Parts: sequence; C-alpha cells; structure tokens
Amino acid sequence: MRTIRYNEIAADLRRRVGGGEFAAGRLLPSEADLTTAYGASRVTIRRALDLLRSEGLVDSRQGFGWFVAADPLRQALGRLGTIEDQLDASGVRAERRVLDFAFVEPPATVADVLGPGKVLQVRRVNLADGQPFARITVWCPEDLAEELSRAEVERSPFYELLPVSLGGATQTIGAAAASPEDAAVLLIPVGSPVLRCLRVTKAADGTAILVSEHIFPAHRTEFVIDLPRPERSIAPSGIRFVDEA
Amino acid sequence: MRTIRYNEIAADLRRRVGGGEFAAGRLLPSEADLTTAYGASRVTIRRALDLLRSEGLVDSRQGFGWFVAADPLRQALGRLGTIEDQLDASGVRAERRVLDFAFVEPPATVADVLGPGKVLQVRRVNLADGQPFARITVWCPEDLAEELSRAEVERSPFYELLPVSLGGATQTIGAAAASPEDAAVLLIPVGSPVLRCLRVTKAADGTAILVSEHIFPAHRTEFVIDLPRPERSIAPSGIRFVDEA
DNA sequence: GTTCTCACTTGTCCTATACTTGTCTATGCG
DNA sequence: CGCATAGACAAGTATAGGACAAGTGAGAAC
Repeated sequence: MRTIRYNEIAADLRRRVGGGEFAAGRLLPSEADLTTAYGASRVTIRRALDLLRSEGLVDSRQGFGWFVAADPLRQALGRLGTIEDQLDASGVRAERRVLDFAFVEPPATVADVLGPGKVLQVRRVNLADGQPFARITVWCPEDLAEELSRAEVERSPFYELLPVSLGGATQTIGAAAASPEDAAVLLIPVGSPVLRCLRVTKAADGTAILVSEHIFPAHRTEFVIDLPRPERSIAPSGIRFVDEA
Repeated sequence: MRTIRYNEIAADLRRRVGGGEFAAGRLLPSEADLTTAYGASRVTIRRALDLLRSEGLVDSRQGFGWFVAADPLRQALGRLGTIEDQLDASGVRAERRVLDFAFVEPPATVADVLGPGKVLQVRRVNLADGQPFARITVWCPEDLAEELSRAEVERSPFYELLPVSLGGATQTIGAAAASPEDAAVLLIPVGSPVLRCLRVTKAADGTAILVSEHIFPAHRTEFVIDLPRPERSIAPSGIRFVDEA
C-alpha cells in the first residue's frame, strides 16, 4: 500500500494545529525544522502546509514563517472592512445614500485628530434591505478629498476611493441616546439607545486620514468581539476599556 | 517553539506598564537601559515600544524619553482580563458588591450556551472610587460552582476562582435603555442609554463555562478597539458586526 | 536674569548576519 | 505523469551594532 507522504504530514499537522499544540496566532516550526522532524524534503513539507493553507488552517508570510490562522469567519470579518462588506457577506442588500457633501471647518474633536484646515464632511445613511441601518458622518482632509465626487462617495466606500494605503484604525464603541437628527434619519424615537462608534483610520505611515462616526440603532445592531486565549496570542486582541468621565 | 523576541519584550513591558510599575505619565527607562536590561539590541527594543505605542499604551518625545500615555484609563490590558484589573492598573479603587447569590434554573438564553441544569447566578455591582460602575450578572454551571462561597465571589473575580484553565471568550457589545433594575443599581434614570456586554467565557478545551452580562452606564464608559493593519497582522483582531434583527 | 555648554534622550539612517518563505531547476522512482 | 528528493537563488524578516542628527533639560558661565 503506497501512501502519499505529504498527506500523512498534513494530517499530522492538522492534528497538532487543531489540537491546540499550536494556538491561534502562534508560529509553527520553520520548514527547515519540519524537514528534519518528519524526515521529508522541503517540497513535501510545503505541499502539506499548502494543503493546510487551502483549508484555511494556517497561513504564512515570506521571511517570517508559518502561523496558525484564526477562525476563517473571524478572519474574513476581522479585517479592516466596511460594514457594507460584512452585510454583503451575510446576504443583506446594502445601500448608501448621501445626505450631505460639503467642505467645512471640522468640529474641534475632528480637528484634534486630523489637524487644522478644512475637511470634506459627508453625511450618509446606510440602508440594509431598505431599512435605515446606520447614520454615518465621515470627515476627510481637504487635500485627500479633492478628487472625490458626491456620486463616487455614494457608490463606493471611502476606503476604496482614497489614494493612500490604509494602516489600521482605532474604533471607540459607546452608547448614547438618539439625537433628533439620529432619530429622523434612522426612524427611531428621540432618546432611544443607539450605539455610537467613532473610528479613526490611519494611513500606512500612521497619519490619521479619516474620522468617521457611525450611529446604529441599538435594537438592530451589536458588536461581537472575540478575545483570544490570553497568554498564547502574538498580537494582543486590542480591546481595552476606557472611562471618559 | 519559535518566538519573536520583540513580541516577548512588548508583552513584558505591557505587563509592567499595565501593572502599575510605571505610573501614568511617568518615564520609562531609556532605550539604552532597556537594551541592557533585556539583552536585546536597540532595534528590537524600539520595535517593542513601537508596538506598545500603536496600542496607545506609551508615547515618546525626541530628546525626552518614553512615557506612559496620558490618558490613565486607556492603558488597559487588552487581554482577557477583568474590568477590575483594568481599573486597578489605572489607580482607581475597584470594589465588588454581591447583591444576590443563588442556584437557579437559568434563563433560556443562558441555558442555550451552558446546557441544561441548574446554575449559580450571581448579581453584583462594581464600584469605582465609590461610584457604581457596572451591574454584572454571572451564570456558572452548578458543578463548577459547588465550592464557591459568597464571600469568595465578593473578594475575587470569577476567573481566579474556577478550577479550569481559560480558553478565551466571545463578547457581544450592544446598547440598550436602562431597565428599572439597572437604574436602581447604577443610580441613573430609567431609560437612559447603557452599554450591554454579554460575554461567554470558554475553557481551554472550548466548552462554555461562564456567561456574564455587564451593564455600564453610557456616560462613563466606552470600548476602544484597535483594528490592526490588515496585511501585517498575524492574528486578526476578530471584531465582527452582526445584525440581530 | 540670560546664554552657553554638555550629557542624555529619541529619530533616523546605515551595514551586516542569520534565518525564513517563495520560486525555480534537476533528478530519481514507479 | 505524479510523487518525492535535493539543491540553488531571490526576497523578506529579525536582530545586532553602529553612526549621526535633533530635541531636552540641567547646570555652569556670564
């Protein structure tokens, strides 16, 4: 009975990865180490690892190594994506409607982050299956927003329109009572609870390029955060608690 | 197991900063001191410090030094920790008060997660500097809670009392209006906005062992989440958006 | 008081080494 | 032809060690 070597190795690695020997986010031994450990050639080891990658179990970065991938669902949604993407992924028809498109002096809180100077302020409402879903205000520095048109902003998310590569974001989640504007746009009573998310998006070089405020009606929305096993994860999960009092 | 040195150093510094060894606003040892202390090169030390800066824990000024970031309550843990730890770390006196301690039939939503059978239900209020800060209800399966006393629960967080190793948690963050019970405990008006966090904690083997509901008054609290740069992150942060409608 | 100097700090660049994955070729075996 | 071994090279990463510029702060000199 002839067995396929890389399938054996893949099965063994699958067991080790799934069995928690390598927890999410941790590095696997290098291909060279695995070569000696399994007594197989590097090509064979790589075929086994490629198999595991195609299953979404592990991933690699050149020059760095192989590591255990997070839960595929988490992975897909954990990236810096738009809410529309996430809705699309769950089969909900998402729609954007621009209420307001103007270059203005930013509010103080926005100026603190983006620096002085005029900004493009876009007010939008997002609809999911025709229902108002989120009231969004985006502020973007004037020099980055020069080329943007109202139609473009209505059609595509900001992330796709800006001519810079994104570096990450910090999001603050809080609760608040719906303001009259929120209530009018979201079709909810004034004072009813809403989730308020303030997101600061940074470019790859670390400069803040986008500030956005998302208001969600509480009854329709919630955030889910996975806190990884504390001691095992390379990247800290990044949730922290803040008192703004 | 391969490890990345700057990640280890960052983890150690994170612990020292969060643990109060360096008080808010205080200077950290200079990079030169840290290189000798950790036996690493300056490049490595700086990568660790840059990591901590990206998390908002520390900051630096040329010619001056590295210091713990200004906002005292921002220097939280990130890890799967208790809110009390995070308050302690920032010098706020945290206090737990048990309101209710009973073995009961769980609500349906809790039974869905923990399975059938009686559970220990503990209602608590957390105080920060004497002010009610969070209203917490914890449900724990009866067989795990047999040895727990009311005094123990008042004294220590659940995480330290359970005889199992923790595997991670999933936390849901939503907004709601304060119920009469919330209002009475937190000293806020009925109907005012609150943050409602439902956390399911799992053991290392993946079985759910704890369900807890945390109610925070909106005006005092918010969550901060860092979404890392997509392509550089090993373990995605794992925030996802859900629609519960 | 003001100004200067000097020690010390971080910010930014460089070179160099070792190690990793990504990709390719050549070869043997059934 | 698929599977395996062996090797070579490119590209990326981690770390060490160094050099220099620029900012800070305290004390000396005036």
